[in-house]
Amino acid sequence: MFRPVSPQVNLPKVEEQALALWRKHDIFRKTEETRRGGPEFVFYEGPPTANGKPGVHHVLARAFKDIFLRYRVMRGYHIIRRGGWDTHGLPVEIEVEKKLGFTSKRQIEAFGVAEFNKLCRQSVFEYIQDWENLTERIAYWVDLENAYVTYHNEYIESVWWILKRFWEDGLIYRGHKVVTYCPRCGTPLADHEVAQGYRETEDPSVYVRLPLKDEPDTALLVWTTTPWTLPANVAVAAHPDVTYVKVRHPLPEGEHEYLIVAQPLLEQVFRDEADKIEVVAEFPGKALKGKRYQPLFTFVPPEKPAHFVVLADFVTTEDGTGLVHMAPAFGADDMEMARKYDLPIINTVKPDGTIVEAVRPWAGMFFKDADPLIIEDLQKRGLMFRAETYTHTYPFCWRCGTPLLYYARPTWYIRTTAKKDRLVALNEQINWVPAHIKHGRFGNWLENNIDWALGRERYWGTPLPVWQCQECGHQHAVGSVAELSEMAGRDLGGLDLHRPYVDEVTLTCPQCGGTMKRVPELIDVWFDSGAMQVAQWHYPFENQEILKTQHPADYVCEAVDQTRGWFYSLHAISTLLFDKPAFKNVVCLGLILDENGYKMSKSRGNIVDPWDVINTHGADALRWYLFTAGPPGESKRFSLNLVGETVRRFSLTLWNVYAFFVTYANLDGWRPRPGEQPAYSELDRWLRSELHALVRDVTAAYEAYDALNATRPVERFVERLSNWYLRRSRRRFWKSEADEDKHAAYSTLYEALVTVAKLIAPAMPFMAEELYQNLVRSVDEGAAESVHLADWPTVDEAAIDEKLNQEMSLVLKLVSLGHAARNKAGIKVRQPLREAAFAVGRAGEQDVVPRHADLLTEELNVKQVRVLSGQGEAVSYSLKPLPKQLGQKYKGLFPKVRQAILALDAEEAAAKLLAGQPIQVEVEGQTYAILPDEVEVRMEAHSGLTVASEGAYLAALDTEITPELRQEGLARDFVRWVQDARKKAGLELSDRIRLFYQAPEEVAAAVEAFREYVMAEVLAVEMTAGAPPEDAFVTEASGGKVTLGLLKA
RNA sequence: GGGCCUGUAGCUCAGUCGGUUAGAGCACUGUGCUGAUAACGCAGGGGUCACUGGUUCGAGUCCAGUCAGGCCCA
Repeated sequence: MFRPVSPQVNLPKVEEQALALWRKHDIFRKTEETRRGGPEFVFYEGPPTANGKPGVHHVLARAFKDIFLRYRVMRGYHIIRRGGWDTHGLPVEIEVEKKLGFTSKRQIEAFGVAEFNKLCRQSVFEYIQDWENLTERIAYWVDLENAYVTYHNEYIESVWWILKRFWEDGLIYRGHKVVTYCPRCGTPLADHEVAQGYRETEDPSVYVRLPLKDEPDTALLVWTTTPWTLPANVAVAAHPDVTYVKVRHPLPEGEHEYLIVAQPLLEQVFRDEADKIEVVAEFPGKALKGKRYQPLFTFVPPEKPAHFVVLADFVTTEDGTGLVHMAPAFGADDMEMARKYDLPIINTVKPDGTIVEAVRPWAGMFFKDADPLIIEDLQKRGLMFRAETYTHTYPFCWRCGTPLLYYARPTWYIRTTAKKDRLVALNEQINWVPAHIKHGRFGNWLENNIDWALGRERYWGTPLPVWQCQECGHQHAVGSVAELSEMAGRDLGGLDLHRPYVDEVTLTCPQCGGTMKRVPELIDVWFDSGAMQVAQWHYPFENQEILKTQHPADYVCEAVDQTRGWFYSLHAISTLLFDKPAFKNVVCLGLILDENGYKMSKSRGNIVDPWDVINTHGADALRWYLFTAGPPGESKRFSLNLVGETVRRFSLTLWNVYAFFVTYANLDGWRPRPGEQPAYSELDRWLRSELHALVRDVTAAYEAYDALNATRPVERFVERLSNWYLRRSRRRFWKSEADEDKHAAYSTLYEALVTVAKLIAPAMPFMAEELYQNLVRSVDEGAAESVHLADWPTVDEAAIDEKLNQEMSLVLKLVSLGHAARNKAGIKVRQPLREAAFAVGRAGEQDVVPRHADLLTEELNVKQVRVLSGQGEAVSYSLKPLPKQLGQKYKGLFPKVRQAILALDAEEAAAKLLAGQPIQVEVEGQTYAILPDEVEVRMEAHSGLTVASEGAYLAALDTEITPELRQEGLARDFVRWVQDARKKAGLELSDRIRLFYQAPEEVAAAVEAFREYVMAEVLAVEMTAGAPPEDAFVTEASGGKVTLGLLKA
């Protein structure tokens, strides 16, 4: 016996049962153990930061990781699925700062770095329970017990080892660069961090006069969106080759002034005043070089010559005035100019974002808050030409939302540019899904590689292991705890490698014997996560053997926003360290959008709780939806309803086929008979052909990391299994004798269900387990304990019959036309008809009708089917030249060939073509033979016939209902009423009955005429015309005209 | 401003090497069927294949440009 299955199902409950089974039998651990010795498949888990609850987008990534790993296990691969946690960095610090109510680094230092970091360490695991619960519930199998943790000393030590290698290769340097800097967090941000924070924002847009020293009443007009940088101005840049003009601009009260701007921007600058101005001079930008102007502010006196015009190619005439204000402390281009022209660097903003003391009126203000006051000041002094606002995108801190500052600071870099060629070359070895990322987003990023800004001036992170001598300035990178101990002259094995403890370790300078102290910086957290490929194994201090088999990864998968995050940090570190790619295959997932098409993110607060979906529809449906919703790389909108559709369309369809099978197999006491070749019917052969073609295609999709084509075709198959195979096979299961045909039907359906269970196991692990346990384990003690420990199904190539598959699609089309014709005629399917005749447009397809006559007659409830013969039938013919075949053959001649074919006598040509013979056409004096498969023959019914047609296909019904047919129809109606009554009476499927009926004369006559048929259909051992006995279940049918009485026999 | 992606029915998506009548599911309406089904069959309404131009005998498909959206970078 199979465990009985109800068609009514609570899928989340079924899933809980599977979870319990996995837990009880430790199935996950066994997926690793039982495959030991198999080929190795290497997977890297991109460590999430567990500083918030996981959302649907996390489920997406975890589902896509899991699906290919489960598939590989079933293929016999051994996989170490080690989890990992990203635990360092600003995200963690900011959570703690929020709790403590801190807003600046000074508060952290006053609070104490040791205590602060202790809180950071604790907060990292605050949400870990949520992650673990969700991970288990969505069936993402990953080893969280032995997960790597980026804050562990061993992990940090490995990171140090990498950094020392880079140091020794001369890849780490301290440079002065204008960085994107968060004044609130007090640290520069890496480019990939900056990238996450671009927002549309409104800024001032000001046009300012800079009066020339040597030309009275004349001023340079500059444009800026950052008035706060004006006190740091040291020069103005003009493009050497752009044409500039000096214009006379009228002022109120009859006065006027002269302004200099770029000629192409003239109208844009003066707008409605354009007709009032007068160009008095025109000259190239070069001519402006060296012209001195009066500084706007004099708070900070420059220590070098300043306030004159310089020339630069980066000046554009897209917007502004063509004259660019230069503040080297606050812009990369500006800093470049400062170097070139030896300009002074005036820094008017402190690292905490406040204005320096020297700028007295606004000292201590947050830099951006000074904008309106500076504008006001310039207006009062008549230096403001125009002040308005301007909407553009500007970077904000991705964590705290503070506007970022372009700010000149010393910091540490990794010279990735030195290995740019290798970064690009090794990318060629990586298989990207979707493919365009390889040379698109990722490839372009590598081509335009800039050095990796490594340093972070923060507290909770991996310390940069560089010590500097206080005496001679010598720098040394430490690559292990042992080295640290040795240089410190004491055993530091128990030292917490975090700040502040590591900062307290002083070393002896190998050059001068002086005292060395660690530099204050931490490293970028992206370096932490990118280092997991070696640091998760505490390599090279341990596990040197393991690393040989665990690098590079066969597969990684994250959302597309990781292209410049984790994917890059993995790739860059592996390239610099091993000159090898870090991963061979990578799936980049699109973003999950909310119902309104917005990105789901914590900062937006529009995260859909995955638990809602799981509790309503189950994790399988959620997973299946994510796999089938569209190409993985594209963003998808997400809602509860879309997942619900998956349940109705696929899960329940499959479930009901399963429930049907179990119900009837139990009634018949059926068991699979392994090794025996059943007497398959044509329909069985077709289903097996489709099934094995499915196995073939799905397998290929899994091999190609194509989740979409690993899942969607299964839906299509199950749909056909349910709505064609089962529908047409039902009677085979119902019939009472247990013959070979019945066995073949069971065998076929069983094979289909078991195979589907395995095919969906990677994607829908719970449903697959339920089917497998009940269908396989219950009858085969020796079978693998779980579907996830079972072997992947093999393709029986011999079972695949592509011709049969095509024929069956044609049968389905003809059936559909037959139903349509019935619909037109208004004759219900239960009423048998004498004949259906079909037209098929191509010679080769004609024999489909006789070959599948059984299916067609049963489905359409007709006594016979045939092909329309043509001559003498009530149809006319037309020819449709097929452009695909003829166009490719005749190219430019096609239109004329087409005309020639259409000009032929259709009757005559059709007869030849349907007989498989070519026809001749003449075009431009040449004769061409047109082959039968180059023309479609269409038949149209003359009026009066009940037909339905589509393209070359047509179904015609003989709608005459003879008395015999009518009687048979009534008998079938009667059967239907009795079945309904059985159901109402609450009888079991297999219960035999004694049947009593009272019906009008015509019905009674039909029932008696088909007495044997009726009794067999309704499982009646006795059928009596007359009043039912007292104790019978009595009901009425046919609007009260028929009374039925049932007694369980 | 640059790079990448997307634009097909009310919604979610297919659409092969370019082939002349562009499909499916959901939703809606009608109708039929049902002792597996939360179903299913059939029919109907619903399309400027974002737009413009080009290549071609033929363009949803290829090319160029434009527009809109998304992501990434300036």
